[in-house]
Amino acid sequence: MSNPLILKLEQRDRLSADEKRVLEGAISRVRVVAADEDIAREGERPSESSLLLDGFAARYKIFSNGRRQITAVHVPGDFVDLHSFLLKTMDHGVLALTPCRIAAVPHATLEKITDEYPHLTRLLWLNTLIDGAIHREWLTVMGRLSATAHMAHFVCELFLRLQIVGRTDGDTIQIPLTQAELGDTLGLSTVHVNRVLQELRKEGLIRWQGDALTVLDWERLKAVGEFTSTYLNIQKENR
Amino acid sequence: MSNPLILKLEQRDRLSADEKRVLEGAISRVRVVAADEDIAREGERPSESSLLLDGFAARYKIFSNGRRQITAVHVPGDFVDLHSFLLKTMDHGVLALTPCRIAAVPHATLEKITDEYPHLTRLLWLNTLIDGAIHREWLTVMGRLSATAHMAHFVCELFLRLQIVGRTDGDTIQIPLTQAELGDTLGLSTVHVNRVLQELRKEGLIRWQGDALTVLDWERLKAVGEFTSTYLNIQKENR
DNA sequence: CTTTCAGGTAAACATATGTAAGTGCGGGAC
DNA sequence: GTCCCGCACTTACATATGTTTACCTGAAAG
Repeated sequence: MSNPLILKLEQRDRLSADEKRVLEGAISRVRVVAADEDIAREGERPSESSLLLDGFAARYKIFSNGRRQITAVHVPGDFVDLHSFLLKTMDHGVLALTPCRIAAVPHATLEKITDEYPHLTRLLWLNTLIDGAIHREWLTVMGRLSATAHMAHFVCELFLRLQIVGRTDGDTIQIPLTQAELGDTLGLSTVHVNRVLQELRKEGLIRWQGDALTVLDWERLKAVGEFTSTYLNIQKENR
Repeated sequence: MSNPLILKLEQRDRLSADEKRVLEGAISRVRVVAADEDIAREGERPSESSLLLDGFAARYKIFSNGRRQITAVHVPGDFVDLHSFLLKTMDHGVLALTPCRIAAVPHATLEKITDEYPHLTRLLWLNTLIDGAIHREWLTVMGRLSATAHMAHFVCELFLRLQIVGRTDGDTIQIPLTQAELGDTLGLSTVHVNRVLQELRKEGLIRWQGDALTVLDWERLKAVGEFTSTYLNIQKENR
């Protein structure tokens, strides 16, 4: 079974056999986290970073009044807290949305990689830069698009990101988010999430049954969400 | 005159004399960009990254309908497009909000640093990780706080970030943003920015005259904006 | 089987924020 | 000096989205 991180990186650059071996070897152990459990908690100082091998996870912050905002949704191949290697203290929590298989990569190993494998280091750095690019895109969409457009955009993005790591089934993907969690992701109320989904369905853009989301009209969905994929940096380059 | 990037990094870790020399030497040339000019444009593939030495800059994206969203406001010491070293193509523009002095750092030099100076590499990586942390914080604030709280939060953040690089004058900082630009930053209309500012002034939290913003009641401003500074990672650590 | 409960859906109503269209001031251009 | 013109500021009005409450369904639990 191929490592989804390697799959993800190979969309962006060439990896030498040696580098692949180092990546595979960086995994110290694999653990399973149940749905709705925390993978990491705000305030912690992890000594290893978590690579998501299977399942969905989300980064979130909770305000004093209990309101929650999800700042990232992660799919297999994503490092959910690679940044803790250098930021040291978690400034947000990470939650398993589904049961998750997680590989732990010790920070000591990452430090060794930065000492000895410059190109691989750049690719890990790249990984966090793509996270950042996604954050920026979310900011623009949240700030300037309607709720409906925002939802359409989110669906487009998740579809592409799952496609990269081979987790699509034709035009269908699994989105294991409740409407409440979707609200926390898009900054909307649950009720409004429901309204928006009805609208997208009525327009014949998507079908959503249980966890299974099917894109019925890709072109119009992209148009509604003003989606372009450049920010995902799905391009082979010498980095 | 001390380099604001070195000032910024030294709040987060120790820099050796050698590393400081490398950083100083990385600057190929300094240019001046007039206010309202682009420092970088969407779609470009820069061969060097821009370090802001003086002035204010903003990253922005423009939608087809002309609506603009600012995703980051940069102050001296910030690398406005360090990510272009690895992302290659700019997925957004960078705008000079005031006249800016900008140091160009060739990507070739950055590559050399990643090959030869692992610790310095980690600090540059850290720099982009802090950008990411700020993006996440903006996402939570934009998604879950009121416009007033959002504005208060923004003021708190900018104040601290300017303080780090020695650009505060007591309780006063320079914020060279028009209310329209503030709206583009916070995802609000110009009219509502005005309303919110009036409210913060009436509450005695801030004074804003021209470019000069004075924080009158730091504690209450932080409370209104639900601001805590952890995400800025202003802590010396071994990284 | 029944009970329970999470999650999707719905309607009625409340409100934060946006839109459109202006006024007025102050500083730069000439 | 006068004339612009960008920018802060206002008002009146429109609407997207939030809040509250409730109902319904299917699936898990007992």
